[in-house]
Formats: sequence, C-alpha cells, structure tokens
Amino acid sequence: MGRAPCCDKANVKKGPWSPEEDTKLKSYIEQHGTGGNWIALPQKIGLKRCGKSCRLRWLNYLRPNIRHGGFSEEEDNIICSLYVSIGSRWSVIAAQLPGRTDNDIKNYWNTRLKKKLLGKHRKELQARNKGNGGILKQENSSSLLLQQNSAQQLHPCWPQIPVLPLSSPYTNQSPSFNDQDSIRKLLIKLGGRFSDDYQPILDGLNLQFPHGSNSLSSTQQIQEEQVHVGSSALGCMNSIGHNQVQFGQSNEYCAELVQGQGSFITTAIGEMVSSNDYSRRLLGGSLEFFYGEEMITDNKIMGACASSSCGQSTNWGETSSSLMYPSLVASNYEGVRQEMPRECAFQELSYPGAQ
DNA sequence: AACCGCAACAACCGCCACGCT
DNA sequence: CAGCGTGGCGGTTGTTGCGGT
Repeated sequence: MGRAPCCDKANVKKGPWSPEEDTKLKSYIEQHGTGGNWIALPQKIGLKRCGKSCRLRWLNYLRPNIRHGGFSEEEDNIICSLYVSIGSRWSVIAAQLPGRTDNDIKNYWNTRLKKKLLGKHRKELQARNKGNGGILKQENSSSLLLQQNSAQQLHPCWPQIPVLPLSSPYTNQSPSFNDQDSIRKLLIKLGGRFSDDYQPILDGLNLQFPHGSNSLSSTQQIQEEQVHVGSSALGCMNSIGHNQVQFGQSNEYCAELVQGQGSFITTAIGEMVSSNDYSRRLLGGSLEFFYGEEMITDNKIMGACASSSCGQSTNWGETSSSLMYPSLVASNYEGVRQEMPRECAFQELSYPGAQ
C-alpha cells in the first residue's frame, strides 16, 4: 500500500554487471550502506538495475572479504558434512565458511562436489560388484536405485550390514528414548524450520509437549542461536521412522536419501571425512542424527536409507529404534557446536551496510 | 582453424516469511 | 486484520571460456 513496486522491469538492465556498475554500487554502499532498502538503492545511485539484482551482486561479489574458487579439502569436507546434516541450506552452510557465499557453495556443490562424490561411489560400486561375484551390475546409482525400488518387495539388494555395537567414539552417553527433555530440546533447537510437517515425528516419538509448545511460534522464541538445522534430517526420520515415504515440504535431500542416492553420498562423505577430525565429529553428530551410531564406524556409512528403499530384512520397528537416539544426538550436537572453531560457530553472517 | 561439448560461474526467477501500511 | 512490499533463499537458466576432435 503506497509502496513503490519492486522495479520497473521494462527499464531494468539484465545480464552481466559492468565494472562501472560495480564501482557505483560498491562505493555507494561503502559510504552510505544500503539504507535498509535494496529496492530504492538503484534509483539513488542511478543504476538501471533491479534492487534484488543489486543485493545479489553485493552479497555474492562486491562485499569485502569474499573469496572465489580455490576450495580447500577442509572446506569440501565441511560442505559435505553440512549437506548431509541439513541438506541444501546453502545460506546456513555459507555461514560456516567465512568469505564464501551461498551462491558460490551452491555452484561448487552442483558442478564439482556432487560429481566428485558420484565418482567415488561408482568406484566403490564397481569394487563391491566384483566382490559380490557380479550380482550387482548397475552402471550407476540411479539404475541401482531403480532396481532397488522395483525389487524391494522381493529381494534384498544391498549387502547385509553388520550390526555394530552401539557405542560412539564421541560420547559415553548411552542412548535413552525416555529422555524426552533432550528430545524436546533438540527439536526446539532445530526449531527454525520445525513446523507441523514434522508432527508425525513427535507422534512417533510419543512426545508430550506442553500445549502449543511444539508449534512454530513457540519454537521461534528460542531462535537466538539461529540454528536452522535438521529439516531434511527430520524429514528423513519422518520417512524412515514410519516405513513410508512422507516427504516434508521441499525436502529434496530426504527424497534423495530415501531413494538411495543419499546413501552413496554419505558413503563417499564418510571416506572423505575419515581423516578429518572436525568434519568427522560434525558428520558423526549429523549422521547419527540420521542413522544412529552404527552408521558411523570405520567409514561404513550406509545401509539405513538403502535398506529403507530395499525394504529387505530390516524390521523397521527395530531399525527406527536403533536409528534415532535423540538424547544422544542432542548431546553430540552440542559437543560439536562447542568444539567448533570460533569462526565456525553457528551464526549469521553480518555484512557491512546490511540491515 | 572451426566446431562442439562440457564445466564453471554469474545472474535471474519464483517462492516464502515477515513486517509495514 | 488483510493486503502488499521487501528481503532472503534455493532452484534454475544463461553465458563464457576451455579443451578435445
């Protein structure tokens, strides 16, 4: 009401930014800030650009201390770990990598990291196929996935997963399903995106919340830490725990995971982070969140979701129990947080001039 | 040298949540 | 309180450059 429209699209320039435009935008923001209104900014400067475009240009390219390219192995690991943990929440992932933008990370993942992991998985599949006497002859994970889905009612299609002792190198706590306080804390901590989508999880865990306390509005009260983790994970739990696919909204990662691709990603990531303490701990916490501790041993991170898509011998009542130890996860998650380097602590990026 | 395919990156699009009027 | 504008985010598309044939 009474506000100017976003921009006059007819008079807005599109396409690559010229150095002159960059200079104008950068010098203005450095001197005056954004003024809290990106839409009005281009008019003030005399740029024929959409305000959104200016904002993106500033955030992704012009603001100080931005790094492009040259991702280190450490950064790869962190990205992969966080992707497994929270899915394609690029802005959150970017917040853990100083100097990196969500756009950069997103591109990097889509163009390199994903393929890197795919390559690893293909190699592993081939090796495994040889070991299995050629039972598995899929050329890629998607064909494997198809076979899994079509044959899931009939035959197990993944190697039997050894049942490993439920102990973790990162905690001495024993899992307890009765620790509803911890569960509640975790879910509340995840609260940023925690909504009714995940009500079935609460139902499945038999949680008793005070009236209305599991609603989005109440969880938002506890967002001072800005931890927006777990929508994907919760969605996956939702799917796994109920032995049926109930994808949460926009839960692409969960879809991937349950369909089987996620398992190869986590397998490969498991290898990637095996020599990296921070990533291993981070991944350990996050994957335990998915799979339970048995998934994080000697890099054998696989099986739960693969099994879920196979529907093989897994008893889902048992599996979901062994998969989810919320109290354990919560404590591990805290541990991971506390042990993170300061610059990696979960926090929102703040930009000069940003509101 | 020309063409083609692919990878990498920049930018746009559309949706959503939130706050303002 | 409804409607609208804005900021923010993730997905997708467009462009460019490079390597191979």
